[in-house]
Order: sequence, then structure tokens, then C-alpha cells
Amino acid sequence: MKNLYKPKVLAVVGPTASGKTSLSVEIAKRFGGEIISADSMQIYKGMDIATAKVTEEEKQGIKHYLVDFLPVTESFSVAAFVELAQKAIDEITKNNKLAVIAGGTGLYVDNLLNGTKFCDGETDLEIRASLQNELEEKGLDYLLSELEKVDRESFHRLSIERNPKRIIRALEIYRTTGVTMSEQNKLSMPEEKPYDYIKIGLDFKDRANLYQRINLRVDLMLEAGLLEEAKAFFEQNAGNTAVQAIGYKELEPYFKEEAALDSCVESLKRATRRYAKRQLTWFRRDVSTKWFYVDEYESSALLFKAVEAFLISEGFDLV
RNA sequence: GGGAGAAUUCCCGAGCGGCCAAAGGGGGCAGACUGUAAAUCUGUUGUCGACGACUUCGGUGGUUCGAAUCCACCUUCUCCCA
Repeated sequence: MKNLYKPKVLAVVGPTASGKTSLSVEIAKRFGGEIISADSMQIYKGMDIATAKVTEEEKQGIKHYLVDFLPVTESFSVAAFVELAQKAIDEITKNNKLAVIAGGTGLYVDNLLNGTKFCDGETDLEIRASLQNELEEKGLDYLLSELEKVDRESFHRLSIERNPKRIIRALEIYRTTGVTMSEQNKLSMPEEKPYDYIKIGLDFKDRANLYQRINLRVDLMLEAGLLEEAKAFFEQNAGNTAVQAIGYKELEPYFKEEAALDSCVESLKRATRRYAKRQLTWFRRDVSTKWFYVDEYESSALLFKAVEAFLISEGFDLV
């Protein structure tokens, strides 16, 4: 029996520093929603300043899910995210509220919205490590030739871009499950998408405006105590997800006295700008996204008015 | 005041007579992305009527069949001696 009723959800996407947090809170207030964060770094406890995590004040009483709940020592994954987020959506819609997904991690948002079915089981770190070894000892071409033997389709795709991580993952899937990556990808796609969703995106007409906001935000982070937070971060044994966060690793040369603070801050800003660019590349792929250009509005209130009008036209109910 | 050296495409930086629109890196731009994704990877980056043409290597003038590469002068900068 097919589920005729699909929960209606709203996703707010956009690059870092585009204003997703405040916009999603405004939307939640106006449309009776609760927020699910789709952010691979805001999940971690203690990483507050660097990830620009929503503060209690910014939440304005709106309930937020999947923020600030994992110790940095734990690693995380898309699959784990999708599972937790689905539960959160269930809970929110059960209470007759609107689930607002606020996300900067495109991979997380899309797999949640598409209802990707991940196979059971955790990542096998031993197999991954041994593949990593093979890469170092025998090289990328060797791994590619291994892949060619079992999965020609993935081989063709991956031999063009030669992305070590993805090639390892393809072999890893085969070695742990016996199913090839290309088969697995087909199996993971559900016949029907689980949610009736609307996706709105935030962007800027002039990229320089976004970059300016990013630069400014990094300066504010420093003022807010980013250095102390980074120091505390380095004292912990961060897991393989958290170590990737932008905000600490760029500062490491400064703590090791290998570089001046200024140059580290500059590289932090640059890393953030590039990240924002990659996010946009990802989000632009979904042509169904309704885009709003932040720098076309004189104030965030006017931007919100426009978003509100759009949502009403799409059948969302005000409270 | 005397001597030595350097000026290269957005930046750094190779090039030292033809194979140079000019290595490499950075930055920018565009793209990919299903269990690491704030990660990882790919392409592109003088102009145009674009498998060819045109304009570039501080400036001006020379040498040469041919110059970013050699010579002269000029400009600016760096270093050394005073």
C-alpha cells in the first residue's frame, strides 16, 4: 500500500553566511515550523563560533533539531544524518508543524529529500584503511584497475576525475557488501520521493557581496573568541568528520608558530569563500530551487516578505 | 656619490635568439559529487569573426630572416660600498 500522504517540507539552502539561519527562524515563526539543521559541522558540541552555530537568542524559541548534539570525537555520515532527520521530520509533522530544513551541506539535504536508501551497516574502517594503504603503495592506477575488474560503469566515471576518495569508496562498497557501487546507487534510489518539498535558495547577484560578508564574519568570529575555541578544539582528539571543519585547521600554523596570525586568517577567509562557491555549485544543480538574491533586497525584512509571499502562493499556511 | 642587479600575463615566479600566448604555483571562474562532503576531485584562466589570426613580457630605438630573450639610452626598484 502506497503512502498517499506525503509530508510537506520546506528546505532553505544557500552558501555559508547567506542568512539561512535567520531566514529559517523567521519562516518557522510565521508558518508554525520547527527547524532541522542539515549541517555536517553544527552537529558538534563545542564548535560554536567557527560553525556560526545558531545561538539560543537567534533561535527565538523555535525548536532546532540536529544541532549541537555530538562530541567532536565521534564521526558522522550522510546515512546517519538521513536517519536522524527522517525521525525529526516524522516528529514535527506528527505535531502538525512544518519541518523547515536549513542546510548548508548539500549532500545531506538532497539525500534526505530524495529518500536515498543506504544499505545497512557502518563504514568498515579497516577495509578503508587497507585501501588507503594500497593507494599509497601501489598508486591510483592500481586501484582503478581493481575497480575496472568489478565495476566497469563506476570505473569509467571515476577514471576521468581520478578522485582518490571516491575510488576508494567504490572499492570499499564492493569489498564490504559484494555489491558494486553502480548497482548500489541504483538500489538506493526509491521509486518515489518521500516528501513533498519546496526548496528555496539564497544567493547573491554580485558574488563580491557574499565574499564581503564572509570576510566580515570571520573577523567577527575572531572577536568572539575563535582563537580560544580553536585552542580547546586542538586539545581534543577530534574524529575524522570534525577535523575537516573550516575554522580551526587554517589556524593551526599560527598555534605551531609556523605562520603569522594574519596569513592564517587570510587563508581561513579564502577557504570559507571557496567553500561557499562549492556550495553554490551543488545547489544550482537542482533546477527546481526557487532562488532569492539577498543583495536585491534592502533589508532582511523585505527579503522575508518576498519569501513569505512565495510560500503562501505555494500553499503554505500561516499561523 | 660609486658599484652590482632586477623589471614577465591578476599575483608570485620560470624562461636567456626560433619548438613562447610564454613552465610551475597562487588566486579567480566553471564543473563533479549517494556512508570522510566545511571533505575530495576535474576543467579553464591575453583578445578575436578562434584547428587560424591579432596584441603582450617597464619605455623608446637598434641588431637579426626571426627577440621576452642580444645592444644602446631612458624610467622605476633592490642590494652593496660610501
